[in-house]
Formats: sequence, structure tokens, C-alpha cells
Amino acid sequence: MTKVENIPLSRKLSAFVALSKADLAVIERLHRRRRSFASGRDMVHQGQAGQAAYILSVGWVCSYKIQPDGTRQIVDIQVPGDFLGLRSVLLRTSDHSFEPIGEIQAAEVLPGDLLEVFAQAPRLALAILWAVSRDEAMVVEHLVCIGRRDAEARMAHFLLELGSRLALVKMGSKAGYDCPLTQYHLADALGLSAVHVNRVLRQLRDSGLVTFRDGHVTFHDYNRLVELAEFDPAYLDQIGPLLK
Amino acid sequence: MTKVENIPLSRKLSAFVALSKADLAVIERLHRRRRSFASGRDMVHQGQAGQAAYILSVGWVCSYKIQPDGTRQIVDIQVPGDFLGLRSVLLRTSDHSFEPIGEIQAAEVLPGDLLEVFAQAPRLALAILWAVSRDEAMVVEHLVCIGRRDAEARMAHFLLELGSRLALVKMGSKAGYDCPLTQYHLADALGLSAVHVNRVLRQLRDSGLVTFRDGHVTFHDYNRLVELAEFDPAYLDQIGPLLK
DNA sequence: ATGCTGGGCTGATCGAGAGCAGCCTTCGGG
DNA sequence: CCCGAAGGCTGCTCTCGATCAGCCCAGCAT
Repeated sequence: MTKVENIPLSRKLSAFVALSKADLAVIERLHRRRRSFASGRDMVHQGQAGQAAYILSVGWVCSYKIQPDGTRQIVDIQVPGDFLGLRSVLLRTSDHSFEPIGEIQAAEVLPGDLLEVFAQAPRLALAILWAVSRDEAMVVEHLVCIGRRDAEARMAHFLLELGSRLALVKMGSKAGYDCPLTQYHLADALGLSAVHVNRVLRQLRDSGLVTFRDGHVTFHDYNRLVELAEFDPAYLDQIGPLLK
Repeated sequence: MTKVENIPLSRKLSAFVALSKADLAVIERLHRRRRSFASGRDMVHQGQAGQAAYILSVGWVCSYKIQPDGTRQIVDIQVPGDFLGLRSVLLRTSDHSFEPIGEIQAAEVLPGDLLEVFAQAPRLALAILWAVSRDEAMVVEHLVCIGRRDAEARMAHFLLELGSRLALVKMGSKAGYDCPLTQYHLADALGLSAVHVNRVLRQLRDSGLVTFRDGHVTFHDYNRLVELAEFDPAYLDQIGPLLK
């Protein structure tokens, strides 16, 4: 068993709140029901009822919605330390599906566990609420990206955001990060065709900004990329006043 | 002062939970700090800190994000009974702006009020949490629309969703509803140009599906429109198991 | 009365990105 | 050893929707 301080969720929250021993103990307890899921097989399928939530500890997951015509839209990517499916605990049925990208490990969280956290570790509960708000802010930013930016900016923004999120859990830096996504994932996330994703990636590579290749993202000129993407990490970095 | 049962928030929540006398009393108390806002003047500007949240009682509001290049994306529309700005209470600064569409009235909600609700009316608190989740589900659906549907389907979906939401607070039906939005609002919400919005509206009108004109939306063939939009109101209608 | 502004409407042109078609490489399984 | 599938890559054509330009009408301020 990894040390509590190295559980991705601890790392992520620690970046914003000083976690007490008690908080860490609760985080550890939350991870008691470990589950593994195989690549590609949906963990939760849209429309499914009575779902648990999870805390992702190893691997990546994407949450998406499928249209009747077969096209899909990836709404969000989860990386280690992220919650997933919290909303399907509150609503009866899940409104979207979750697909593991590669083998993953996640801790199952039942409604009862949440009540426990809220009762025993209010400070941690607040931190979780904050994390949920942040996820929501990310979805909103994603919406803006798709609605109002061109393909190049979308891609740049997406890769930068992932970088920032991974940096929080020590899995990436301004130099780059490992990334198990395929170009199809990128297409489904950004509302583009796979073909066009390929071209955009080449464009970005040719202009010396960023390389996406062989499961690795390498930033060549972080600052110029930020500029191109109009990437403002404020919505990722800010901490709530209630947590200070 | 209107009767509590007719406050839009009561109407909306009543559609899903049986509210007790005590719950209604709390709702009434939440509406004690009434504010009016003039058309077009942002109530909250993106980046502004230390904001209150509001419960909208009269009029419509849109929440949007402005890009550096001036284009804007409307993320969501609020109609009577909706919360707005709840997230900016939890995060330090608001990540988007709110613009009243026409004169509006809203009740100010301070962080303290929320704590009060959670302490005194846990059932109502759950209902609020549910409402927030539902709002989130709407944003996700919006994202899918923009990412993976063409202009016509987007428009149809948008008008239908608004219709369903308004029906909840008795301000609309399958026949139609009053709608203060301009074609510019539609454009900014759907990620289209105003010009194209106009064309799409004409198309929908010419094919006898729906008319958007003079501040009124009229459905001519609700079922065919639902089909065109692939509109599935499941994400709007479902109630959480915890509330039953 | 006259201009001005906001909202709606239309035509013509242009371009980003979709769709289609096909090729290459790698990798895992019979 | 071969085959097929998955992922990546490229060229060509075509379409959806952006952009530009301009007109119309109603309301209102001067």
C-alpha cells in the first residue's frame, strides 16, 4: 500500500489545503475499496442507475456522452486524484459513460462514505466540494473552447490544461507529460474529426510549439503556446476563501 | 409579497419533492434580501471577487464568458427559480459574468444563509444540491450540443430545453413560451454567428416546426422538433433517489 | 422631421474543417 | 509466418457556417 501522502488525491488537495493527520486518515479510509478496470470497457454506462462514485488513483478515464447517431463527445478527462461519477450518486441515473483509457485503479465511494466524510472531516469535505466546483469550472471552460475557439487554440488549450492538472499530482511539468490518449480521443474531446486532429497536431509540431507523439506530450515553447491558446489557469489554481 | 407557493423556486422544487411547511418558510426567508438589476448591466463581472449568489425570481439572466478577442460564449441561461453564482461563493473569484436580460429581480443569498439552510432544513438542502447537479447536467448537455450537433439541431434543442425548464415554473408549455432573448443571445449561446442564427430560425419556421418571433417561441410540431433535436429530457426530469 | 440605435433580415463570397479514400506501421494472436 | 485491427498520416473534394455588406423597420431622443 502506498503511503497516504502519495495517494494522488492527497497530493492534489495538499496543493491547496494543509491536510491534518485526521484528514489524511479519512482519505486513506476512502481508498479501502479498491477496484481495477480493464481498458476500453465502460465502468458506467449512460442511463445506468444506482451507481457508485470513484476516486481515480492510477490511469486515466474519459467521461463522454454518445449521441443516437453514434458520434460521441468527451466531456472531461479524469487523471489520478480526480473524482468521477459524483453526480450519478445524487441523480438517479448516470447521464454519461466512463471509459478507462488503459488499465486503471480506482477506489469506490458509496453515498455512506460521503456522509462519513462530511461528519468527521468537515475541512476535507469543503476541500472535496471545492474540487467538484473546479471540475465544473473546467467543463465550462471546455464549453467555451469548443464554442468559440478554432481547432488550433482548442488543441493547445486542451494540452495545456491537462499539463497543469497533471503537474498538481506530480505527473507532469512545463516540459511535458505522458499521455495515453489517442488522436481519436482528442477528436472526440474537441469536437473535431480525427483527420483534422492529425493535421492540427502536425501544425503545432511544425511551428515548434508542442509535440504529441508515442504517448508523450512535449512542450517546446510553453509561453508561446499559452499565448496561442489564450490559456489562463486562474480557474484551475484558485482556492476558495473558505479553505484558507 | 407573493405567496410562498408561488415563488418560482418553490414551484420548481415542488415538482420533485413534497416541501414541508418548514421548508417553505426557509425558502421565504431566503428571499428576504430582494434586489433589482437593470437590463444589460452585468450583476457580476468575471474575475470579480467575494460575490454573493442569487435566486432569480423575475426575469431572465445569462451567464457567459468573454474571450480576449471579444467573442463571448453564453454558458447557461437562468430563468425564474434558478440559482446563479453559487459557484462563485465557493471559489474566490467568479469565473464568469452575469447579465440580466431585461429588468430582473433576484434574492441575494449569502454564505451564511446557505449554512442556515443546511442546518435547519436538510431535506431542502438536498433539493438544492439536486438543483445544482441538474444545472451541471445542463451545461454538459450544452457542451455536447455545441460539439457534436449541427446548427439546426442545436437551435431546436436549445428552444426545447428552455421550454421544459419554463414549464416547471408554469411559464411555458408544449405550445410555446415568452422569450426575451435576441438572436444575438442565441448566437452567443450556440456558438454561431447572428447571421446564421437568423437563417436557421427561418429554416425551422419554414418547415413548420417552431417560430421564434417578437419575444415569443411557438412550437408548431413539438414531436417532430424533439426528433430533429434528439432531445431527451431525462437529464431534466429525473429526481435523485435520496429525495424520494 | 430627422437622425440614430437595436434588432431583424438577406445575398454573395470565402474558408475551416468534415468526409472519403487510401496507405503505412506496429503489434498481438492464430 | 501471416493476417487483421488499431493507430497514425495524407490528399482531394465539398459543405456548413463565418464574414462582409447592406437594407428594413420601430422606437426614441433631439
